Amino acid sequence: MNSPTKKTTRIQAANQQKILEAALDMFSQFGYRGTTIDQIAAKAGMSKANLLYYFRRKNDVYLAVLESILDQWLEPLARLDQDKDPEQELRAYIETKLRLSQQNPRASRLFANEIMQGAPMIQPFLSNQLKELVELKCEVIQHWIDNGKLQPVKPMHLIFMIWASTQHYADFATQIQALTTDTDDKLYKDASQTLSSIVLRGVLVD
Amino acid sequence: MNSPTKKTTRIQAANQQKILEAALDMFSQFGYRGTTIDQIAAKAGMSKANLLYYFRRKNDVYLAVLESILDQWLEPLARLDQDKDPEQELRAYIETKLRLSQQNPRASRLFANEIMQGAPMIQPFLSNQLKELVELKCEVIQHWIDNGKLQPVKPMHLIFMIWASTQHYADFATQIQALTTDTDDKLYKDASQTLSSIVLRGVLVD
DNA sequence: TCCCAATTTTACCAATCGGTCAAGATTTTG
DNA sequence: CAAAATCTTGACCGATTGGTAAAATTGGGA
Repeated sequence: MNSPTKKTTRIQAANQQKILEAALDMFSQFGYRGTTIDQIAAKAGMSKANLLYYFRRKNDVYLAVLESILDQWLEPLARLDQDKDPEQELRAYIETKLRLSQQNPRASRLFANEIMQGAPMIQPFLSNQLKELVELKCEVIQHWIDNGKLQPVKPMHLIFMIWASTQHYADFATQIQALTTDTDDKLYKDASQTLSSIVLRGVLVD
Repeated sequence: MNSPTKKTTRIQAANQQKILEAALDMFSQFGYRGTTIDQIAAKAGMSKANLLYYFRRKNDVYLAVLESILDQWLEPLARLDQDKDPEQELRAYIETKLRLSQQNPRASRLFANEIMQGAPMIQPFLSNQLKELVELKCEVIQHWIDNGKLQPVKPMHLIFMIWASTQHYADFATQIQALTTDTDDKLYKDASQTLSSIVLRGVLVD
C-alpha cells in the first residue's frame, strides 16, 4: 500500500481518498488528540478496522493529510518574484492566499490546529523548508524597500500580516458566519478589496 | 461551590484558580475533545477526583475557562470611541490587541480552538454580544469614513484584519518561533510598528 | 466459472476515559 | 479542644479508544 513498487488498485485509490477527505474534516476540527479513528471511518463510510487496513496507525493518517497540504502552503509565497512589480506581486499574493482560504478552509484549519498543538509533526518543515523560503522572500521584500518601492517595514512581519489576514477567513469562518450574512463570494470579494487596498496603500511608495 | 450564597474558602479559591490555569493551558493546546481531566489535574498538581470535587464535569471546567476570557475579548473593541481621533483610536486598538496576545497567548489560542471546533459553547456569545458590538463599531468606522477621515473600506473587514494580524502572534507562536530568534519584546515591538504603520497608512486620509 | 488475492467485517484486547463513591485526612468553627 | 465541614484520594464503574487477528466476503484474472 505505501510500497512504491506495488500498484495501487482501484479500490485502494478510492478508499485512501475517502479516508484522507474524512480525516481532513475531522482533524481540522478536533485536532489530532480530539479525533478518533472511528469518527474518521464513519465519515469515510467504512469500519475502523477497514480504515486500519489502509493506514496502519492513526498517526499515519494524520501525517498523510498534513503532507497533502504542506506544499499548498509553500507555493504562493514561493511565487513572489523580485524582478517584478511589488504592487502586482503583493496583490497576487493576497489574492492567491484568499483563494486558498476560500477553496480549502479545512486545510487552513488543519495547519492552524497543528501549530497550536505545538507543531509536533511538522517542526522540521517549519525550521527547514518554510524558514528558508521565508528568509528568501524577506530578502525580496527588503530589496523592494531598498529600491524605494516599498515603505521601510519589517519584511517578516508584512508576511505574517498577509498570512494572518487571509487565513483568518478560513480559520475563523464560524465566527465570521455569526457576524455577517454575506454570501461566501461577497465575503471574499470584500475581503480581497479591503485587504489589498489597505496593505498596498500601507506599503507602497507613491 | 457554585452557590452564590456560600463563601469560597481559602482552599477553594486557591484550587479553583490552579485548575483554571491548568485547564487554560491544556484546552488551548488540545481543544476540548483532545484534553483529558487527568491532564488538567496533573498540571494543577492534584488528583482527577480532587479536581472533580471542585468542578462537577469536564464541561464545567471548560465553560469556566472560556467565560474567564470572553470579556477580555470584547473589551478592547468596546473602547473604540466615535468622538475621538480615528488615528489614535485605531493605533490604541492595535496596541491593546497586541498587548493581549503577548500577555495571554493561551487565551487567544483557546478562543481560536473553540471557533475552529465550530464554537459549540459560545454560539450565543458570537451571535449576541459580539455581533452587537461589532455592528456598533462598524458604525463608528463608517462614521469616520463618512466624515472623510478614513478611506472607504468595509468596516467589518478592517476589524477582521486587526483581529487576525494581532492574534496571529499568539495563535501561531510556534510557527513564529521557528522562523525568528527575536526576543518576545522585540517581536511585539516590530509587530506593533509594522501593523500600525501599514494599517494606518492604509486607511487614513491625509 | 473457479481460484486466489484483496478487501471487509467481526470479535477481541489492554489501556484510557469521564465520572462516582466512600473512607481517611485536614481544616475550620464555635 | 472537639466536632463539623471540607478536602483528598484510591478503588471502582461502564464506555470508549487505538489497535490486532481471524473469519467472511468481494474482486479480478486465467
